[in-house]
Parts: sequence; structure tokens; C-alpha cells
Amino acid sequence: MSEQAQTKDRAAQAGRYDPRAIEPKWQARWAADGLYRTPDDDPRPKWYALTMLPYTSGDLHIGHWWAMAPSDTQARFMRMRGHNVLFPMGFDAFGLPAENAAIKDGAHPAEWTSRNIERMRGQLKSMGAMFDWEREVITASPDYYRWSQWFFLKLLEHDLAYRQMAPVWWCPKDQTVLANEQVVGGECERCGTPVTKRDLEQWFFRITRYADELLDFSKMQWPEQIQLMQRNWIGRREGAELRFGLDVPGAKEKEVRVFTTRPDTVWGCSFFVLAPEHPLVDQITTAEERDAVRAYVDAARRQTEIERLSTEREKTGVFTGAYVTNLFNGEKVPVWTADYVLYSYGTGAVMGVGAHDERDFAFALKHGLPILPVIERPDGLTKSFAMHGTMQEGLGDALAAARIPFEERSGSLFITIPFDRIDRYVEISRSHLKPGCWNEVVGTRWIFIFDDGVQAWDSPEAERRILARCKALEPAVRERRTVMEMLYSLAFYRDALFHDAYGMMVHSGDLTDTPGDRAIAETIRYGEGKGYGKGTVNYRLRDWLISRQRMWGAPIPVVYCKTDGIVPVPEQDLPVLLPDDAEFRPTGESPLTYHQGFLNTTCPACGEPARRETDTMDTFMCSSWYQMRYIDPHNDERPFSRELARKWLPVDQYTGGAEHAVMHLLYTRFFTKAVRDMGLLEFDEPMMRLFNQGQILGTDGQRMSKSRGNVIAPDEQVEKWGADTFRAYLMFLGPWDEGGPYDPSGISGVARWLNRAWNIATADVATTDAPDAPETRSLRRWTHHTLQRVTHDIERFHFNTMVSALMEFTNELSRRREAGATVDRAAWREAVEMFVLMLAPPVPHIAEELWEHIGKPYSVHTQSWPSYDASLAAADEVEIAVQVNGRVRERLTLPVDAPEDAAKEQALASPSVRAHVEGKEIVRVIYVPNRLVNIVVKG
RNA sequence: GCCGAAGUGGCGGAAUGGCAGACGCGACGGUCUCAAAAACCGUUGGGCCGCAAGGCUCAUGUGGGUUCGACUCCCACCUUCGGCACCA
Repeated sequence: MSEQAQTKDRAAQAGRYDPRAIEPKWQARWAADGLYRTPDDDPRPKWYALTMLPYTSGDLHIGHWWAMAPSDTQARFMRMRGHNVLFPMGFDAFGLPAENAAIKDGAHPAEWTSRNIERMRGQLKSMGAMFDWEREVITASPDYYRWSQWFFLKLLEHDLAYRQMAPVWWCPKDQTVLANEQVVGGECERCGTPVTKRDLEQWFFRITRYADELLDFSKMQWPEQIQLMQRNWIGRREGAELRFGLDVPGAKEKEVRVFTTRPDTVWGCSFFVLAPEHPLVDQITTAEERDAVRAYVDAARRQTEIERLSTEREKTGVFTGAYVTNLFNGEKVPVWTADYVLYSYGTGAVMGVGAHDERDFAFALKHGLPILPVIERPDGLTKSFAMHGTMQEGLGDALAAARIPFEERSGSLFITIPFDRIDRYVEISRSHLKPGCWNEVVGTRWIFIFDDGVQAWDSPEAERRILARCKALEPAVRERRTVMEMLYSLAFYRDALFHDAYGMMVHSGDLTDTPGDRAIAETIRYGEGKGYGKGTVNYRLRDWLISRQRMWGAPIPVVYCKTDGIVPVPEQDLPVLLPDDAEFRPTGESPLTYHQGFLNTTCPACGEPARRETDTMDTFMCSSWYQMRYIDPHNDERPFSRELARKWLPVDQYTGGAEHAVMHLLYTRFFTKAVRDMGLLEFDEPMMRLFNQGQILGTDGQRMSKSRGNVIAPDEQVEKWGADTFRAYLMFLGPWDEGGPYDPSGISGVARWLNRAWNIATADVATTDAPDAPETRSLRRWTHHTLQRVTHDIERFHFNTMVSALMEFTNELSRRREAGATVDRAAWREAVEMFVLMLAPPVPHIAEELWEHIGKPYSVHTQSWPSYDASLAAADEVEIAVQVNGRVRERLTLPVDAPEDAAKEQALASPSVRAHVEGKEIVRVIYVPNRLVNIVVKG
């Protein structure tokens, strides 16, 4: 016998807690008995608990346990609560890392992946979770991806899949497509070559068709923050699509459309911007501007969207040389191209309204484009600057007499004009203006006062006239390209020059004076009447691009034929199998494109030679429907049977990382709705309840990943402490929805706790029959109160306080056992029994062992969750605080729900309270039953 | 940058409008031991007053506000984390 085995043996004889002995024993027993099989024909109410399936990266890290141990705890709890619980597990097995490994080690991705699955499955089993392994799903296995392909065909059939050009990152040296992750600092991760983008014909799913339905969360209980993120991601915006006339010799189009949420500002449009990718850019650019535009478009294609959307960046752009006509006022405005406009949003074009859009304002100022205010400021802010030497003596007195406030600095007046005295101000200004000078009013009104009359800044011609006049009068403004630029040079004016609030329309032709609350609707009606555009809704959400130029994914099941075009692979020919002899090149180029056996096929329609689609599907496609496959994982006629779908779906409780808030969790909702519309499902949402746990991070506070080298493997921890201790420690660490860096140093406290728990349940305790003793009542209160806390904590995913409550209970039982106090036999037995039952969900192995030890029949996991007696759990006395002006001065013990009068009387009688109240006037006394009395005094 | 979160002792955290620091780690002191480990018991936010019992006071990222009362609600700011459509 080895030394270690002897130690273990002695421990067992002495009755010490030895997880290494009991955990494998019970895992083997549970597996042999099929304790966690989930029958389809169980009459109990079903509960489908699902936790996100892991990606087969190779090793489980503690993040997987962090995600799964609490899910398992709740699933076990629901089972004890009388449900037939389905809690399956599987592997998300397609993806880029498998190909990277193939390039590096030469192993086929399938080999690498199945090796990883072997290892991960073993690690998962060591957790002692109640996964039903009979239902395991692997997304990369042909009997799974066959159905992913089948769903693709169904989506195609229902017009939810289509092909369109879209850009991908491209490494010109490797001649290969790159993922975002493979582009580091604008360069190819592999070879360091600067990357660019290239347009490819790719497959999309029409998720946008469901945009409005995806905004409806009323059928589910999902966290508010996730709903909010999805709503913002979908980004529904009401507005208008407006036509602009295009008369450029080279261009096929005669018009170009913009989407705007502010059609009411259209009279203020003074320029027009196309996204650099917009196909019109090339058509309309004039010969003089061509070189500059091409260079700009090239540079834009090298940037990420995140860079482009930053509102802090300089607003770059170039003029195309072309003009479009604003149909509302007939003005010709210049067309620019700028990278702050995205081709993927709206129509890929914006009308530039500098006065009322922050980005347009910055762009127009920088590039010297005119700005014309057309919406009145609702805040009424109006300013004027009377420069030293431009006004006659007595201006200050006149303003004071008119009650118009101003500040004087170095002989100049800085005037803020009350809204109702603007006209009066203009009169005063005119009467004090020196010849050859001017003065202006900005903000709510825009007026230039010259010595021979007043000029309103109300139109593009007025802009030109005012600018010319000012330049003639003042050499210092000759460099200014626009009126706004001139005004902006004065810091005093800046807060009055721009606003994006809704307000009355001004300088807007027929619609001038339309009030702000009707402005958008009236403009749309007017525009629709004239044929200038129409009201519409736009979304930030884009259709889902599912094509990947990769080998390790589910092949997209279509064939390209010279005669028949795009031909779907017939259902009976599925799956389109991945070749097992693919050859990986160090460049990362997909082997499918040059694998002749895969590439060459015959057209299913005409039988002539044809080529297969070599792109594979986004792995999010595979994980969009896996919850449907778990319910019927071995069905080889359908993805799942209708009958089982009716029984099991939708998922009752989904748990997973918050990092999936907008992509996976939106895709699977879309998928469910699409499958519903194919007639295969009878509900609208895939997961009724969702809980997002936070992320457990490495000791450096960063996300755990192999590349960062901060991965902590669970195996070592399990080996040292046992699975139960490790599970409980992860749950004890902190709130599940928050996450944070993992620190292993506190685990000994949890190990000590389980040791104490073991000792309590296995100890001989001197008991007597004392059902009426006060100690008996208080012991039962502890038992039922703990049960109440634990029950609520599991229901609400508060696993850290669940463990705390169990620890407190353990401490209390230890004290009673050692203190030599009266211990009633029945109450002690109740306490221990319920304690072991409460241990069953979080720490299943030790609970099973102790259950056996106290003489109960196998298995603790098939027992009912005990119900607490609220009247036993309730205290009969409470300590309340007595405050004077919010500071605690005394504590009183009162019966529960003591009447207000009695509580106040006792509070005021206390000497320490009197000392703080003496000589002062009692203004108020607040009584919060069972909490506190607060005496408010004055003086 | 945009969207969503989070900031409380030396550390993880508890308290969701009512006694800030439950539970645990660590640290310090003790019991047991030849000794150490383990186990068990006790103390443990800062400052001030007091021999002591105890009392006073400051303190929940920063600054303001609402309230009898704010970790909790509101406004502004700072820092950190997650996501931003080809990592999954």
C-alpha cells in the first residue's frame, strides 16, 4: 500500500472528510445508475435549464466552472423542487483556432478538435454536474452540421438568405481573407503586411426583417441591461428618406437618397456626404478631384469601423467635384466623401446640416462649408458682441435702461439678450452703430446690423452677401470662409451657435414657423406631397453576414452551375461533408478552394459539371439552434421532432456570459422566429429567462486566454481541494453577475467550512427530548430561517450569500454542539437532515455521502427540497436602532411589530438618547417598525 | 468614440432608502504540541478621549443635489471591465 493510500485509509477510518475518496466513488455510482438521464416521458413538469456550450479551445479554464457550477446548482435545486430537469452539455466545435492549430501542428482540425473534446469532457465530468451525457451535441459532427445545412436551405427557401457583395479584410501578400482578430494594428497578424479590404459575394441572413419583433421582450424575463443593449444594437430610428437630384454627366443615377431622423432641418442642408465605399463616389468624381478621392477612399478602407465612428477624431473628407440639388429649396450643394459616414447604415449618405448635427457642424467648420441655422433654439439663448470702437458712447446706458444685461471688458460689451427684447436690442444697436461698422445678433435669431440697414442671415444668398460685406469692412475676417467660421472665432458666441434640439422651423420656405412638436411630421407630409421623399424607419441592425472563407465550418450547401446559377444542394444529399484530407497552407488560405474533390461536383439540376460553394458558415449559425437539438439529439430524419419540441421547448432558464449580449443572444432569437415561420415551432422566443454571469478574469485582471498566458486550469484546484470545495469557492467568491479577477487564496476557508459541515453531520451529539425548551425554538428558527435564505438565494442566483448562509448555520450548529446547551433530539435531527439537503445542489458529493451516513436512502439528489415554515423562521424579538438626527445613540430590543407609541416612549426614555435631546426642541419622531426610531431635534 | 456594467476595510465581498463592513481570506494573540503543521478559540476600518466599561468622530471612486435618514435615488466627473457585427 502506498504511503498516500495509507493516509487515505486512516482518514477514512477516523471518519475524516476526504473528497478524493468520496467524489470518484459517487460519480461512478451516479453514472452507473443513470441518475442524471432525463427521460422524455417523465410526468413531472419539465424544466429546461441550459448553460452556454463551451468552445473546444483545448482546456477548460476556471471560467467554465465559474459558469457551470452555479447553473448546475440551480438545475439540481429545480429537480429537487419536483421538475423533470433537462440540463444538457455539448461542444461548439467549429472555428478559427482549430485551423490555426492545423497550420501550426499539421493535424487536421477534426483531430485537434476531438482530442480537445475528449479532454474537456473528462474535465467537465470531474465537476460532478448533472449533465445528461446521452444528449451531448458536437456542432462539428456531420450528424449535427447536416441540420445546420438543412436550416440554411430552409432559410433560403423562405427568402431569408441572399447573396450580396460585402468587404472582408484582405492580406495582399498571403492572398487570404483575415478575421478582425487577425488584423493587428492594421497589419496581417501572420506576415505584418498592411491589410486592406476587398469585396466578395457573400451570404446573408435577413435578420433585419425581424427587427421590430426583436425589439419586443414582453414574452421573456431577460435582464434589463441586455434588453437595453439589444435595443440599442437594433437602433430603430424613425425619420425620412429624402431624394436629392443628381445631374452628373458620367453617372447613371439621376438621384441619390439619404436617410435622416431630422427631415425638419432639410432647408439647412449645405453639403452632402457619401460613404467612401458608396458606388456613386467613383461615378461622380470629377477629373480634377479623382486622385485625391481615390487616395482618400483607399485610406478609409484600411480603417476599422470603431476608428471611423469615434466622435473625437478629426472629421476628414474630400470634395468629389460634384453637386446635388436639395429639392426642398432648389439649392445646389457640394458632394463630399468622408469616413464618418458608413456605407452600412441608412443609405450610406447623409445630408450635411451643420447647424443642427454635431458631426456635420465639426465637418463643415473644418472644411469651410457654409452652415445655416433653420431650427429656432428652444432655450432662447441670444447673444451679441459690441466690439470696442464700433459703437457710439452711451450704448451701455441704453442697454441698462432697456434692462438688457451685458459685461464690459476692455471697452467691448458682451451682451446676453433676453428673448423678448431682441427687437429692442436691434433698435438700440442700429442707433449706436458707427459708420463703416457692423454688429450682429446670434443664437435664437440671426441678424446682421450694418450702418445702412439690417440683414437677416436666413438663406444661402444672405450667407454670401453678409460674408462679402463683412470682408469688405474688416480685413481681419478676410481669411474666414463662412459666416459661421467668422462667428465661431469669438469664444463668447460658441455655446449659442449650435444646437440639436427640436424647435420651431425658421428660414424654411413654406414650412417656416412650423412648431417643433410637429416639424418632422409636417416636413414628411410636405415632402411626400411634392415627391421629395417619404417617411420611413431605419435600423442600425444589419443583415447577418454568415459566409466565412474558412475550412473548419459547416459548408454552405449550394452549387454554382453555368446554366442554372445558384442551385441548393438537395436535402437528401446532405450533409455536404468536409474533406478529411484537406491541406493547410501557412498563409491561412481556406483549403476548400483548392481541394479538387470537394470543389468539383455536378449540378443537381442539370447534371453538368459545377462548382461547390467553398465558404463555410459562421459558427454563430451552429450555436443559434443547438438548444433545439438537445431535445432530440439522435434524430436522423429531422433536426428535432415536433412532439419533443412541444414537450421541451423553449428553454426555461438560460445562463451564459454577458459578452454574448448582442450577437449570439440576438442571433438565436432571430433563428427561433425564422424556424417558427417555417412552421416548425409554436413559440416566439428561444429562452424564457436569462441570467448573464460576469466574467472571471486572470490574476492580471484580464480575460483569461491562452495568448495572454493567464489561464488558471481547474484540474489542479480540484486535485488539491476536491470538486465540491472548488465549486463552493467559486460560488462564494462574489456576485455571479459581476465576475472579476480570480484569487485562489481564499479557498482554504471553504475547505474548512466543508470539514466543519462534515463534522457536524457525522458527530455524536448528546441530545435530549426537550421540545419546549427555548433553545429548541431558537434552533428550529435557525434551521428554517437558513432554509428560507438558501431557497431565495438559489432562486435569485445569489450563490455567494447562499454559501454565507450555510456557513453561518454551520457555525451556529458547531456552537450548540460544543456549548453543552440543551439540544432537542428531534430538532437536531431536523437541522442536520435539512442541512444535508441544502448541501445537495451546491456540493453534491459530500451531500450524498452524508445523506448515506445519517441513514437515509440513496440518493439525496432524488429527494424533495424541504419547505420552510415561515412562522418558525420568524424572530419574535428585534433589535432596533434609536437615532437622534440620523445618528445611532441607542439600541433597543423590542417584540416584533412593536406598536409605535411603545417604541417611541422607550426610545425617548433612554438616558443616552436624553443626553442628546436635552435642551433641544423635538421636531419629529420617525418610527420604522422593526428597524429604527429617528428623533429629529432642532437647536 | 459609442452601447452596457462596476467602483465599500490589507483582500473577495454583505447591506437596494433605515444600525456600513454579514460571511470568508489575510494578519495579530492564544489553546494543543518537544516543535511545526493542522484543528480550535479570541481580536482585527481610520482617528480622538478614557485605567476600563465605554464614548465621540471620520469613512462606501470624486464633486454637488434630494431626504428626518443615502453604499442605495438624481446630476456632473474620474477609473476599471464587457461588447462594437470575421475570436467564440
